[in-house]
Amino acid sequence: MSATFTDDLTPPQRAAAEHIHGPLLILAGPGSGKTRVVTRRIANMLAHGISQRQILAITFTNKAAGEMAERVQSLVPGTKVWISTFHRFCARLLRQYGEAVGLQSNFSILDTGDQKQGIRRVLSDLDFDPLHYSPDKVLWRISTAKNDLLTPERYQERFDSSVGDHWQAVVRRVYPAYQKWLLESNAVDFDDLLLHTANLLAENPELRETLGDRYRYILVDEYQDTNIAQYQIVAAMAQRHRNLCVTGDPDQSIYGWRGARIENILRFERDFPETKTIRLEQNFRSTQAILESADALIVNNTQRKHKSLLTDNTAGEPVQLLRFEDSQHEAEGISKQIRQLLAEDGLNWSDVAIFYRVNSLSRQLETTLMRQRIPFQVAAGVAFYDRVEIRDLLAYLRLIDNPADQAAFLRIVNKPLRGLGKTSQDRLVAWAGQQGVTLLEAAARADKISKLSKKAVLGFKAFAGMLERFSLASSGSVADLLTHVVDKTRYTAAWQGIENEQAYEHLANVDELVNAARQYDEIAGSEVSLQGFLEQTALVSDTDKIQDDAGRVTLMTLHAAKGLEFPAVFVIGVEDGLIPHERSKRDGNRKEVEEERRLLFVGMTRAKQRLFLTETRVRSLHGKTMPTIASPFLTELICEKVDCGTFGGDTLAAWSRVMQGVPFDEDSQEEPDDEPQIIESSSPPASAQPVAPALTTGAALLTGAGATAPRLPLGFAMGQQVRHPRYGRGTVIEIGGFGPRRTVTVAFADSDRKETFVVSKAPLQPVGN
DNA sequence: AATTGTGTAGTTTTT
DNA sequence: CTACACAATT
Repeated sequence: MSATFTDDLTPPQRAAAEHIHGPLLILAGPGSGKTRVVTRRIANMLAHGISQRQILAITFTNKAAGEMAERVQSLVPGTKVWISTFHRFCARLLRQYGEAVGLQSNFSILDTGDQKQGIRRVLSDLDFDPLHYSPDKVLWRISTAKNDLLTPERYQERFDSSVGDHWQAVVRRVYPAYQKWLLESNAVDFDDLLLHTANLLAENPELRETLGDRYRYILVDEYQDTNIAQYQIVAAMAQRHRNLCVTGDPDQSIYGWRGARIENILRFERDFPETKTIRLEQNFRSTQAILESADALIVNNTQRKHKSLLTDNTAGEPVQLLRFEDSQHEAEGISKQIRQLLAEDGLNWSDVAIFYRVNSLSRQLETTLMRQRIPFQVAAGVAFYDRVEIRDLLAYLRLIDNPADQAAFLRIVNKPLRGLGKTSQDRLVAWAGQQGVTLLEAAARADKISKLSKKAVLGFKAFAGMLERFSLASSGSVADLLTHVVDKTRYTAAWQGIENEQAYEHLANVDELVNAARQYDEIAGSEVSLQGFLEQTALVSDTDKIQDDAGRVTLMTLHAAKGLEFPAVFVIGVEDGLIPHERSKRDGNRKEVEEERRLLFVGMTRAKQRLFLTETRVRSLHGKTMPTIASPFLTELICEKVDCGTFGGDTLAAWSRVMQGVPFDEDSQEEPDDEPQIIESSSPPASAQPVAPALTTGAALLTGAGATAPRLPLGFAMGQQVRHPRYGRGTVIEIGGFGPRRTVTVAFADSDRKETFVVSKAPLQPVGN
């Protein structure tokens, strides 16, 4: 019976899947079928009569958790093994047991924006100049400390006994105050979820045993990315029954900068000496050419145990290094290459991915891909839950759920405007501090605060009363509550009936949040709770939203690419200073450069059939164009160099002329303006229909539902309906100029005005189409 | 009190 | 270049 789950595995895979009791370390190289092994192993355990309730699987991303759950489901229908991310698992635990660390069960999970707000407050309370001590940097230090399991007390101890820089002196004072602020707010930040849980387990032997007994079989994915806190949590729970299985690959450790410790692998073997170690080295994903190239790169890491990358796959095409003049040509060249892959290799849009080291590289790419009408999705952009309206409304919900939430209170007390300005707010905060009450309580009793203006007193009281009524209304449907909040606060009033792009967006965002809430209501069913919804929103990320088969090319950072695979991969900007990144090379820091090498390795090993790296001769960053230096990694890996510079740019130039009215970028001005425009009669392949890039929203990812698609700046034609952010809708009544100086004249509907724009400069968007 | 302008700083960021 | 925080306005 169990054999059915492990029959078709290779011997090492099978050995891993059939190992049930005792600690197990699976070292799984890229493309070695790790997820397959892990899910089979769970199925096999179930087949051996282990109760699903005793199994706990922990991943780092929601996506990985979802995928794993789905695959276990399909192997053993009807199972409910708890597969969760570290943070979600800890959140659940803290809701139940958090009292011991000073948390009430309705604690809020703060996003980075709120954290910054809190730090700002603390800094000013302690009379630190936030100009000299940027909240970001302080927060970073605190986060690092938390990842290393240093509580404020331990941090101070350590500081006392070491030399330390002056940052430590600052953090030493700020960290405890920040932590106090958090607890007063009944709130945690992301790192706290782990830190509190680890402390709870460390200080509470009974809890350790309870959980150890409940989760007798624990599985941790991407183990090389665990930090000290995560290690301690897992080790504490597995201490008793010792059925801990971890999977990882030291070569894919790319989160060292976030506190991840590869050493946790060595430590695992030390703490669990009876560990069985299994290596999965056969690669089922990539061609030989890709693997050889990636291997040639990674062997340059000195801090590394030798590991082979083997495959029975075909030799495949050589890895190509495409070299361009600048990023414009790079983007165009990639577009062209993608079309070729579609035409000649029979690939689809969704088979192609483009990776880059820094998000800022995606912008130019996006613009060009749009012009070239290549459908794409970006795993980043403006995150849905980062938008102001969303965060405002979520703050309302958070304050309803957790009246102690200071960040939420301050964010919304004057939104929409209620005439409760900074001065009044500061007085309220001071008074609440003296009285030891929450800001909301202080607002309710504003008449007791001496220095407040009459207007402010009334405003605060009205606000508190409104929140009071919201709390009463907050049972059942989250969507209904949210609608109620929007309604009563008149949050959208300022945008209603205003015809401009921004107002339109704001309203759409609000609608989308309501949708997300409604979908949450449906999924949660009788389990529905405001807290559940808030937790969901706090713990989802941008990368969760990328769809596997969206019919679009996928753009993302190298970090986000981990765990994915694509038939064709482009890694752009393989240049010194980008990969390896400038910051990693400071002080000759070998360790960080090795992490950069692993990052490129991860990117390369995502590719199944075709792998392209690109570099340019000049690159613009921070508004400055600089000649580039080749990445030292390029001399290590094996590739074929292909020059596609401006000189060889005949075909590139042709491509940019394909679309009528598509403006040239100024960079490509070598195209004479007076040259007649070539209008290709042959339209792009059928599959090249201008599919809008789906900037899938966070709302959609909550449910996996469809995407909203913004309008594309396609070519403009006479009579074309367009929208301008300031002037609104209009009609193109004239087209003039060529190349970079292409202009359109638009007659606007609302204002009787006609304006002429240089197409390449104006924020005009086509409507309808 | 809210809008407008000016300065600064800018990897990666599973959660 | 561009986003964002803070200062200087009316």
